[in-house]
Amino acid sequence: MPAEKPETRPYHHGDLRSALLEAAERTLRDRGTSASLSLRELARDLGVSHAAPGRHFKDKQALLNALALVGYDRMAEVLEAADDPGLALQDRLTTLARAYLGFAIDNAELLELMYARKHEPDAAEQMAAAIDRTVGALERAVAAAQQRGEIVDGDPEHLTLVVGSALHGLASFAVTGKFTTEAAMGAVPGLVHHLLYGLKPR
Amino acid sequence: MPAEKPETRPYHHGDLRSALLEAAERTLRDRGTSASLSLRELARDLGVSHAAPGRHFKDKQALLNALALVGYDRMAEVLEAADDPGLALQDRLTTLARAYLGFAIDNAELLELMYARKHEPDAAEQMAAAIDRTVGALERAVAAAQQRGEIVDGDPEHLTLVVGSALHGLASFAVTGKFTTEAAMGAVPGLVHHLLYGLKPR
DNA sequence: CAGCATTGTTGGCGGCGCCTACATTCGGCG
DNA sequence: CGCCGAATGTAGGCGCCGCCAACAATGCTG
Repeated sequence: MPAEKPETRPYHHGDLRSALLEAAERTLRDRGTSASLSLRELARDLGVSHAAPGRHFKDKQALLNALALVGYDRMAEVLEAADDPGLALQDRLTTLARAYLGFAIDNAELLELMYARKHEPDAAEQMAAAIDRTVGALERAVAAAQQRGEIVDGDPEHLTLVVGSALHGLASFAVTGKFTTEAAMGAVPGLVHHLLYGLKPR
Repeated sequence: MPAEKPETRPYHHGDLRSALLEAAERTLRDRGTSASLSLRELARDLGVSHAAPGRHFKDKQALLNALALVGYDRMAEVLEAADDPGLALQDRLTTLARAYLGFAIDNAELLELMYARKHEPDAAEQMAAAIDRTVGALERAVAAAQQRGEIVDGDPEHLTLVVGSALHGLASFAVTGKFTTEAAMGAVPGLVHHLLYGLKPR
């Protein structure tokens, strides 16, 4: 709980930018869609004037972009924390997949923002860098496996793409409500297995 | 079909509903985002009053839902037209994947609407049915391959999920601009190959 | 402590979604 | 054939929004 200022709220908020991002994320989670997110409402909630947010984000899209970057940061943290280089490939991938899927389900609205196809050229750079960081965990797992001979030869980037696509696709299905959380999570081990061993009979 | 009135526009438009959907799709394609789509502007473009669209779609979301259904219809057509049951599994999947990817790239904005996670319970039913139809092509290919022994045993639905996830994930990456169209298309054969033969060395 | 950049406020403009009341047209039924 | 209700379109308005400009309070630095 925030210790409430008893008397007069100070003219300057202190950290309005962070407060806006935080409130925006909360609202996004509740409402479910970024369209129904209003700068004026955020300002009202935080007790500042309706134009104050404009000092920190040049327009609404700028706030959404910043929010997406926050999402990428958090996702990278989750993946890096979950990754265990000591595990054998199958277990390592399963763990990573579970972590990604979990994050996707818990942050569906944020994810939609992160993958939104509408960032301006400047923001796009930051996004690309952020994406690379999140894909990094997967790439490392694939590269390590390749060195150990656990995995077929070939461009590691392409192999990562295969795994990444499958994961992202599953997460996308889960998030759009085609599955329950449990069903999606339950599908992970089988998915990883089929990725490793293929669909053709051996 | 409406023979165009040359002179005075008739009080009734004739087929405003279709005209709205068509104009909305065009605008969506140009603007790239459904947020910047305005019922009033559509009405203006079509030369009707700002409240006329309300007679055909109870609110903006209803129009977007209808647009998504149009998208599913068209996607199912594309997939069904592309599918060739005579092909061997690998070629058949590659063909289907190319068709899906092509549709996704050419209709990125529409796809975003189709997979949007915000349809009301009633619309959700129609969506689910539409999705089943589009996944149908994939399911048939997998089932046929299983009967011919070209594919490993197991729940065919789960196998379809593996292929579908990978495809959808790739399309998602392509659409969000992580690849050029050519790069994405070029990745398809390799993706299908890895799906069939797995990442573990044989 | 003076001056300037930063951050917040007030007010306003045009546009939007949605609602209601009213007008015109269409189509089915006596 | 003519009438009347249903369907469709119009006019106006309310409250919200994003964004902008002008002004006020504060913080920071020389």
